[in-house]
Amino acid sequence: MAIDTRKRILDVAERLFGERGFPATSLRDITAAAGVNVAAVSYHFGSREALLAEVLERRIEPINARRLAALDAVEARAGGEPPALEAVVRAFLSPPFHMQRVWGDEGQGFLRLVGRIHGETDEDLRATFVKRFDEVFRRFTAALRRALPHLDDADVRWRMLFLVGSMAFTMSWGPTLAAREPAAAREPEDVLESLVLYAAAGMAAPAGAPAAVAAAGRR
Amino acid sequence: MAIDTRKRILDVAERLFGERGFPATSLRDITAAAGVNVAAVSYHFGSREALLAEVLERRIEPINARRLAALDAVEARAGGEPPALEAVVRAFLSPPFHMQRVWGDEGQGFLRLVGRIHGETDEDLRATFVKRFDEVFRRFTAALRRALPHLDDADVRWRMLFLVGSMAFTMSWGPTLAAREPAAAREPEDVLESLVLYAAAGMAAPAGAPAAVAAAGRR
DNA sequence: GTAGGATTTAAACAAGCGTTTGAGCGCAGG
DNA sequence: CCTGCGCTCAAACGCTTGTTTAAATCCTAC
Repeated sequence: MAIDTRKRILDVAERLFGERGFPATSLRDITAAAGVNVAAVSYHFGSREALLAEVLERRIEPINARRLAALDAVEARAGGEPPALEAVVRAFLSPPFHMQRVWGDEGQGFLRLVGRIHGETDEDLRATFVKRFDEVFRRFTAALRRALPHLDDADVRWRMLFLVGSMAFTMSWGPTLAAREPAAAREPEDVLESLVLYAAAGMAAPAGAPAAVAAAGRR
Repeated sequence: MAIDTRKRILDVAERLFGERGFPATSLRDITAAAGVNVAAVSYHFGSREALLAEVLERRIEPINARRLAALDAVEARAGGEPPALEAVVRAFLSPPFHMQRVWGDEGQGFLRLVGRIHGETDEDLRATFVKRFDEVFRRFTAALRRALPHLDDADVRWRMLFLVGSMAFTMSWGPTLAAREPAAAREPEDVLESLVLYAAAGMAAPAGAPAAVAAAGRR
């Protein structure tokens, strides 16, 4: 048997890590579902952690490459001027949704996995993950600062946290929402549009002078 | 020794579950850190799952009660009219930040735990968790629908997903951001203000007629 | 058609898991 | 003083974990 053991393990691991989370998925879960021997993971990948790294690598690389290319295009189009906010937001959010469509059923579980990984706070695991986004974050933070001159650096960073949170949460819980409330189910493209509009509007919100806003807000 | 074993276990479990996640935190991690015997958990709580449930219960109940009270106030103030969007958003987001301040160092780890739990997709664990938010979600969804007459039901639900994602992610990663970039560190109240402004603006964004918006692309 | 490296296999490994056990502790009420 | 109860303890339970072993099998290249 075993047309391609390596690929089979990768596919199953991607799905199960996405469904149950990394810490809760054992090697035996994976190898049993893939119909291969437990030792095959050590043989082909070295360790369970290395398997996760390869699962992530395979999908994240194309996504981030697309993000950077899209941002390049946006900035080129803007000439020397600050880039359009919505275009920057779209350059960041669009690639994962686009790749999901490209990959079809195969990559279905992946976005859930990425969503879940964002929630992991194990330090080693996080380091493995965050490293792959360093350049992307730097480039997009800079672009957003130029597109949002009314915000200071701290504002932009916190709002990026908000944006990434929306995205990760949508990836992780979107399928659950769609399954539980079929009336609310949406095409990935429509979810993306919705998210882009939401995030761009949130990003563009006025900066809050803390004391003033607190006083005005709640009564 | 052991002034109050029960409370000691609860406090340590809250912190460790928040730092490492539930699946990755063993009973022996907890009891060792608390300086108590492993068997104490079975004795006082029955099981590891039951311990988690009690950790959550202790903090979530007051938060959700406060959310509902705040929403009551907002709706009362609005009379029969649709409530003000920002006020509804604030009624939802404010209580966790407020309780964090009230609890001081004690509840420090809790918001991180809640943030993490939002990311869990283990079905049993999720059921344990989601059940406590049923009423809160129903009430706030209804209020938001009235405050956002230009959106249909599916729109509101997806945007609530975005909002909760921002909140959960902020709770989970906020401390990390603050630690890694001290210049961006903020008081919890200021983070809340920032998040309220962001989320209210996002919620108020125009509904996107899918095709039209895609065509408009870069405005 | 056979030699030899690549791959798969069942079995075993030590370590860690959540939970249970039963003896022993300290301290109240009689 | 002693009984009884709430609590803690070290030890052991059976089970699962990630990884390693060494033999068996496959497949290519000669």
